[in-house]
Amino acid sequence: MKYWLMKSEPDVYSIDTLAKDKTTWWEGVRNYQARNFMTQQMEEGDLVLFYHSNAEPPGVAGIAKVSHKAEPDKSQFDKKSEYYDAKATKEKPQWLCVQVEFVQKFKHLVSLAELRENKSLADMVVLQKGSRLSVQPVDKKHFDILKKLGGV
DNA sequence: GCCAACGTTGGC
DNA sequence: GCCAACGTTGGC
Repeated sequence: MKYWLMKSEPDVYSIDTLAKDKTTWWEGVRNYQARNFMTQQMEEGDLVLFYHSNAEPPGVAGIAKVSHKAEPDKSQFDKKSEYYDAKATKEKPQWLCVQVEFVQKFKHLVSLAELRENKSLADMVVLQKGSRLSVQPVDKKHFDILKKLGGV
């Protein structure tokens, strides 16, 4: 089993929305590196740190898990969607995404500032300078520390 | 709202 | 294939 961090803007889709929905397809990723993690490495059962970006404060809000392997992202075919991609066809989809399922919300949101304060987390991708990747791998040791910091 | 860092596009 | 211009991300 592997561990991941996935970013979402809570104004658009928050951990609370996922708690209500139970599951969601992670549509809208339009970055090849992020897509490749989803298509090539993510497996059902992998655990995900749900990260709130562009938030006050930004940070890890809870845990989700991969509940279905990557399938074509429907939003690429939807002309009305901001994620529409004219180059994509049903025969040759450009974008795929996994389905994730709510696991738990942290008792305490672990803010980006807290992550930076914790020296043992310094290697996390999300803390690297200029890191914008919205789907990224996480070490098990870092995942375990995050659970403790989150109070679960 | 600003802007640094990064990814993508397109001219050559 | 290089790289300047442009668009986006995301913290602050």
